[in-house]
Amino acid sequence: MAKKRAYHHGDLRRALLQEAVRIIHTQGVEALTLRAVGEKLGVSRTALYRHFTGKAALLAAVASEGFRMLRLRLVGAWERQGGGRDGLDAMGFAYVHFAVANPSHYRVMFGGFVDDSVDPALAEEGGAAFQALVDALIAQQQQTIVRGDAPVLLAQFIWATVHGIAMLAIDGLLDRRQTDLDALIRFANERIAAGISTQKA
Amino acid sequence: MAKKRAYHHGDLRRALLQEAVRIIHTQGVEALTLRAVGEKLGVSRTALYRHFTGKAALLAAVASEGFRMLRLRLVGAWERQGGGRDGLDAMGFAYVHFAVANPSHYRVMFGGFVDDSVDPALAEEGGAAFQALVDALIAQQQQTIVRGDAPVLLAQFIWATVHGIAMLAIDGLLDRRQTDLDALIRFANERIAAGISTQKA
DNA sequence: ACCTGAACACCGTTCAAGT
DNA sequence: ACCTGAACACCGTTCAAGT
Repeated sequence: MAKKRAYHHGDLRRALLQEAVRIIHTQGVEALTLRAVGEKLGVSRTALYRHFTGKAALLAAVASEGFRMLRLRLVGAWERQGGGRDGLDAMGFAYVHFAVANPSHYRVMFGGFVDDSVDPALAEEGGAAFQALVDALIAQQQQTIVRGDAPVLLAQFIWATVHGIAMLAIDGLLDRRQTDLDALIRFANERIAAGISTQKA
Repeated sequence: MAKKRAYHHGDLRRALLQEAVRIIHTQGVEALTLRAVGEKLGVSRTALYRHFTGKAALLAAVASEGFRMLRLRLVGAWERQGGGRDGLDAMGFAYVHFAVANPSHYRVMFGGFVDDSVDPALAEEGGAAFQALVDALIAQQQQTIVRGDAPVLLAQFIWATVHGIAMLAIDGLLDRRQTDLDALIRFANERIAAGISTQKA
């Protein structure tokens, strides 16, 4: 014990980020104030400025962390199914389920809170998550299951669809009309597969 | 002249809403403060409380107005093409173009700013805009051009896709990767049509 | 009914000062 | 290097008061 610590934390930056994620998850973005974060960590509300340029940078770090988590879910879903058509379907479910399970966090990632320029890691993590989808589609094309369109174009089309479903679900614009969310995801998966397949089925 | 007016406006509510839309369009949501609106209209910053329950209600009215505008664009695009496959394609372009032309306004409509309960007109206008798409799809089904899936399910799938493209475009997550937005919309229109068509082409 | 002006409780950020 | 505490300029909202 009696650990020789500077003022309060060994890694205050990490603690600030974790606490921010926790507050956003449990109480939403509007509850995230520098005062609340500082108080919870037993630290001055201005201590954050030693590790982030401001609140915007903290939010960017939260978003970046979100893209990292999302990518892990996507890759995990793809590999668990051993790729293929089932792998793509699983990625669709994993994507929307992540968003619905972490609505406030997801909104920070896409809600216009963040400025791309404020954190270089953000663009990198976002790009890596997108790349997971591109890679999956390229693998499908090599097996001649999917049409030979530009992989990025294919990926953007699919990304937009799952992103749209996720956003509408979070905003509560689907439940209102007797919708089973999983049924919608399943339908979207089927119709997308039919639309980008090489088969004429 | 010498119009006998109460204090300042004949229709302050309408003026407040218009000014709010204007500020959001030109400077973004974060620039919308009750002080700014009041000052611009030559009215106290608390005058608004006579016509709205608070800032949230003002934003809900802005969102509601946005859905009304969007619906008019969608219906206009559909009718200008005389319906059919071209009509659906035109609706897709009209949808995304509206969002990209009014990014801040669009974000108010979908960014989680509004509480459905705060304004009954909001749910109504949002539902009406969605219904325009449902109606178009039903018309297509009657011509046996589109599969006989549940119209609402079909509409949610398509809505999610254009909504996703719109959001990603607004967030600047597409331009980054050498994308022509219209090319993406065109591609999405084609692949969706292929996915929901009765033809086996 | 409609609007004002002062007051209240918040917020992010700056900055001189402490260790 | 890291953190504090007071101060600053903002914000939405409340409320007694005016017409």
